Amino acid sequence: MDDVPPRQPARTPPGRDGRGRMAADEAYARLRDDIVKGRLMPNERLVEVDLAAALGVGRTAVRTVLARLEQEGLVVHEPNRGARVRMVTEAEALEITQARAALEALAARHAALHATPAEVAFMRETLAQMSVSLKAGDLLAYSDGNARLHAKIIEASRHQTAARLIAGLKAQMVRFQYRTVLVPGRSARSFAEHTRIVDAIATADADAAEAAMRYHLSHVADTLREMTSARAPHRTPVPDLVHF
Amino acid sequence: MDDVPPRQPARTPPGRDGRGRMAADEAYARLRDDIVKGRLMPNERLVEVDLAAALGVGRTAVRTVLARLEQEGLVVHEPNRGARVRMVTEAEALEITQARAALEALAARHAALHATPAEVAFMRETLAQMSVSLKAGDLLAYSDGNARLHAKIIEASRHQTAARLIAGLKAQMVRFQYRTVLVPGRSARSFAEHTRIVDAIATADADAAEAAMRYHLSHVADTLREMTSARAPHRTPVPDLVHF
DNA sequence: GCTCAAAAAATTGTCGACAATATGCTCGAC
DNA sequence: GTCGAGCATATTGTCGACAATTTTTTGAGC
Repeated sequence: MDDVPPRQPARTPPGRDGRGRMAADEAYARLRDDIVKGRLMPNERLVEVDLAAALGVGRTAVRTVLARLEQEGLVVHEPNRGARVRMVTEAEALEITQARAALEALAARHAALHATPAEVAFMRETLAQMSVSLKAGDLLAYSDGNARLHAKIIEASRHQTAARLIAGLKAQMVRFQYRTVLVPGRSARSFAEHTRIVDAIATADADAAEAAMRYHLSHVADTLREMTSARAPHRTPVPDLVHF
Repeated sequence: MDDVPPRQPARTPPGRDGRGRMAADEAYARLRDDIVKGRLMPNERLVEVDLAAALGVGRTAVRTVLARLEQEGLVVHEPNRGARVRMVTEAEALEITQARAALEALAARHAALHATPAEVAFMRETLAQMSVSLKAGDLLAYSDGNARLHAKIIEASRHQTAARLIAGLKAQMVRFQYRTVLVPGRSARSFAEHTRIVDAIATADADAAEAAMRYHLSHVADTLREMTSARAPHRTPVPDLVHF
C-alpha cells in the first residue's frame, strides 16, 4: 500500500508558471482535474507534503486547495487525519442526480424566458446533429450532443445560481457514469423528449419547458434507480456515459 | 473609513479553547456567524491580520477559513486584493430563492416517501401552533413555526444532498429577508398551502406533496419578485422575515 | 493648483520550521 | 501465540518571517 511512484519531480519549476498566474490557483485546477478526471481514486489519501511536491507548491497552498475542494464536496477531511478523495456511494449518486434534475428543470423554465434566437438556433442545430448520430448508432456522439444541448440550455437560462449549483453537482458525478444509453429504446425516447424541451423554449413557453425537462429527467432518474437497485452487489463492469 | 474599533484583545487565550477543538474550526464558525448574522456588512473588507487578531488565531488559519467561506459563497476574494463579505444583489437573492424552491419541492416529494409517523405528528403539531399564532396576529411566532415546519420536511426527506444545498443557499440569504408576511392576506393563504403540503406528506402522496410545495413556493417567489421590482431605488426601510 | 511619477505603506502570497496528534511497530507479559 | 503498553514514525495544525503585489502618500514639474 506504499508503492507510490517515487514522487514526480515537481512538474513546474518552483518559481512560477507561464505567466503571473498564482501558484495556488494553478494547483487547485490541477488537483481538481486529477480528481474529476479520475486520476486519483476514491478514498485515496491526499498527503499534503506529497501533493506539494507533485504540484510544485508549498504545503500551505496545498492546504488551501484542499479546503476549497472539501467545501466543494470533492474531498473529505477528518481532523488530524488528513484528506481523502470523497467516495460517492450509489445512493448519493442518485441523490445528486435528483437534485441536478430539479435545478435543470428550473434552468429550462428560465431558458424559455431568456433564450436568444441565436441560442435557440444552436439548440435546433445540436438536435439535428443528435438525430444524425442516433440514426448512425453512434451513441458516443449522441451523448456529446446531449451534453452540449443541456449546457446551452443552462447558459440560455441566465440563471447564475442554478448554473453554479449544477456545475458543482456535475463535478461530483463524473466518476459515476451509467450507461443509460444502452437501455433498449431509451435513446429514441430521449431524443423525442429533448425535442419537446427545445420546442417549448423556442416558443417561450416557460411552464411547458419546465414540465418537459422534468418529464425527461424523471425518466433518467428512474432508469438510474432501476440500474442501481437491479444490479447485484458486484460492481459495474464498465462505468460509462450518463445520458441526460 | 479606518475607524475600526481598536481590535478586540483576542477573545480566546492564544492556546486553545474549551476542549481539544481546533482553532481553525472555531474561527470558521465564529466568522461565518459574524457574516450570516450581519455583524459584518456586505462589501466590508476582511483583512487577514485583523481577523487573526480578533479571532485569536494565526493568519494561516484565517486564510483557510476565508477559502472555505469563499467556496461557500459568503465572501468574494480577488487575487492580491483580499477578501470581502459578498454583496448579494436583489437579483441574486431572487435567483437563490428560486433555486431553493426547486430543491425544497424535491425535498417535499421525498418527505412524502420517507416521513415517519412521529415526523408527521410533529408537522401537524407545528401547523396547529402556526394556526394559533396566525389568529393571534403574532407574525413573528408564525414565521418561527414556518421555519420549523420547513426544516422538519427537509429532515424527513432523508435527502442529504438537497439538505446540504438548501442550507448553503439559506446562509447566503440571511441578510436578505423580505416581509412577505406583511403582504395583505398572504399569511392566511400561506397557512392553507402549508396544510395541503402536510396532508400530502401524511398520505405519502409524493406527486401531491411536490406539487403543493411547488405551488406554495411559486407564490413566495412571485411575492418576492413583485416586492423587488415594485420598490423604488431607495432601500427597504426594515429588512424583515422571509416567509416561506 | 493639478498631474503624474516614484517612494512608502499596507496587504496578500508563499514558504519552511516547530508543535500536536494520530498511526504503526517493537517488545515484554501472560 | 496473543494482547497491550510504550516508543518511533508519519502526518497534520499552527505560526512567524520573507517576498510579491497593490494601494496610498509624497513631491517635483508644469
